[in-house]
Amino acid sequence: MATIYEVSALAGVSLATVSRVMNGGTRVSEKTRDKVNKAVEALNYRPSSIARSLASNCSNSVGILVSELHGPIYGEMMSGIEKQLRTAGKHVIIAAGHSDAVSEKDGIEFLIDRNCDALILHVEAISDAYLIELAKSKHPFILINRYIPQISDNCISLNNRRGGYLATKALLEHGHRDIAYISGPLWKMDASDRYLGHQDALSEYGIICNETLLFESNFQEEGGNEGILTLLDTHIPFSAVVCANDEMAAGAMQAARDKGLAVPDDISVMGFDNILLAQYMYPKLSTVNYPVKDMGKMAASWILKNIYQAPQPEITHVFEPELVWRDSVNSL
Amino acid sequence: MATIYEVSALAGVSLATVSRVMNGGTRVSEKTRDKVNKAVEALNYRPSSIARSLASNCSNSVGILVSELHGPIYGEMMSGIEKQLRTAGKHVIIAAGHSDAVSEKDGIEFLIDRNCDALILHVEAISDAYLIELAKSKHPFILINRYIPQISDNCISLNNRRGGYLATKALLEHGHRDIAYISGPLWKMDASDRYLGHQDALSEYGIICNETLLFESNFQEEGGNEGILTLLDTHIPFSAVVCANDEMAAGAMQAARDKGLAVPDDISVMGFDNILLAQYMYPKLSTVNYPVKDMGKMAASWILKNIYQAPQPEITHVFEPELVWRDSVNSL
DNA sequence: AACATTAATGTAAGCGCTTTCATTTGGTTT
DNA sequence: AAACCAAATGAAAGCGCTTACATTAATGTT
Repeated sequence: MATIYEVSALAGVSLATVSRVMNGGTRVSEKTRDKVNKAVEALNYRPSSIARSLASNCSNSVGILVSELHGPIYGEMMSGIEKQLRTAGKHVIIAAGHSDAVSEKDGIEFLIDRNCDALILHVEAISDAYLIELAKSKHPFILINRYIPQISDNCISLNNRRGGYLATKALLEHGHRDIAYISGPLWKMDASDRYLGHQDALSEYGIICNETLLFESNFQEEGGNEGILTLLDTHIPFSAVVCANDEMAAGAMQAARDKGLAVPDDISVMGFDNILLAQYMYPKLSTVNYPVKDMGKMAASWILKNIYQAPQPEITHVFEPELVWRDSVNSL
Repeated sequence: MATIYEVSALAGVSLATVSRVMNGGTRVSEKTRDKVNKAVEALNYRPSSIARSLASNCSNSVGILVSELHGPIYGEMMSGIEKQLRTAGKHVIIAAGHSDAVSEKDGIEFLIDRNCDALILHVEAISDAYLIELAKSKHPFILINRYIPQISDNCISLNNRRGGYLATKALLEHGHRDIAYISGPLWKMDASDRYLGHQDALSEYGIICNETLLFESNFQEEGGNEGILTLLDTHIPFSAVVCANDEMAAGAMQAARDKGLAVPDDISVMGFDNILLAQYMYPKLSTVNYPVKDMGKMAASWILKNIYQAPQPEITHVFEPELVWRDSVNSL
């Protein structure tokens, strides 16, 4: 691999000049620029990003920490981020935090040690306090899908509460009154916010939220499965169930059917997230849209703007969910 | 951030000694090791991975190029890779290739420019020739889900042909004789291999493969949708359809139902990949298991073994698919 | 033509480590 | 106590760039 020395020698200019033309910026005469470019071409020279980082103290890399690398939501999110960042010539280092505090801290340290210029964090288990503290350090980061008032500028989040509200309200508008709820782990912000929204809608209709119709689950298909079974076992009647994400909704529908219940005739199901497969479930799932890809892009924009001083359009910090009406809910 | 100088000063030893204790390896007396560790502790020193990389010419990073960051398959794959690599202290830089030759080459160059020690490539559009050439360069890589005889040692692949065979054979064994096929883009190796397997099974049963019952699609739900519609329009009777992946199977089931056809009573559907959601479709999808996570792990192992000289268990280069029998196929 | 400005280029000092080779230390041997 | 040797440590030269500062060339002014 050719180095900048060889280029400078071949072009008959100094190191500094080569560096200048490689980095665009500063003034270099047309003539020398050409000479350098020819030499670069001839030697097939590619600057070493490592050496560049060391000298400039900027690694051009941003670290992403998500709970899992698989799963429809994280995939979309990373997809949005990577696209945005790569066109800007930045690269993306990823790590998984597995929704576990220790593992998440590990991941953050790992990424920081890797000299990331900034981090995009999707963390669930780590405390607000830790994050607030981190914000004081000189390691910039943006939080995705989480809102912490003290550092609101570092947050890009979905209005989950409103999403929960929308989901349940749609059910109520269609005549449902006995509505069960399969939640994600309630210690997770998004899960509890969504549930809060559910309660908002209920109380708007003067309905007292029945805690026994709540099943706290794990955001996974199998959890939806288990949820519906448990709920059914209580023998408390309900005509609809809202699931805090689409995967649990899939599990719930499956389990309901296994029990001989038809969806939506015997029981209506509402999801949340609007993952791609929601429209291919049977029946097609009514759900709440979570524009996660856009949020990923926005997080990337924030970094481009705040860390790399690239001009960017206005940053949106909180995104609004929207109801997506399909076939899994019927009218009473 | 403290540097190695400060540590060396505080501990009263030379740079080299600090470096030695940081890197474990070489002999340092207990006493000095302690002194150094104390200083490290006191200063909260973390070595700069950048400087380390520059000096040692090893970046401890491996680049991953997948077609898309979203999608159930890639997610599982990356998940397997990241887990394996991170426990070894390596980090993972990702890029997307979008199944497009130009974009894939871009991605490879991008990762190489980032000084990755090795690459894990899931590329579809790039030619064999290019990769064979690349193998001659000093940039090590492992190909995942692709087999090129000339560089077989760099390949970790699924026996797709056998998978296609298994899928269709299962249908044949259950009495189906008129079997439609919704394929992925046939220029993609995996798609054409799976189709070949389908033909293998057919000819084993003495059935002439009817080209009009083949629909070449895009591996996406919507493509399965379109596929079944087109196939139905031909008015050539068929009792079952095998889809070259589960997502298309979801689309196909959906579309069949929209046309008033019951699955599996009027039409049986077989998928491929065994994505997580396959078991939550309705009816539960019969499919062929693609152990993609294990393959990701294996790719990581290969790198750990071949690039970082870490001891690893035996490397498996070709993985075998397995039939997963569920409810979307009936017996004739 | 002499001088002041500004643009273009060069010099050299780092960036924070690793690593080779030389030197010192301390324990053994005779 | 002298001589020897292996183990421990240190000195210093890079790794391939960027960048502040110095120098030179080009242009404009009067």
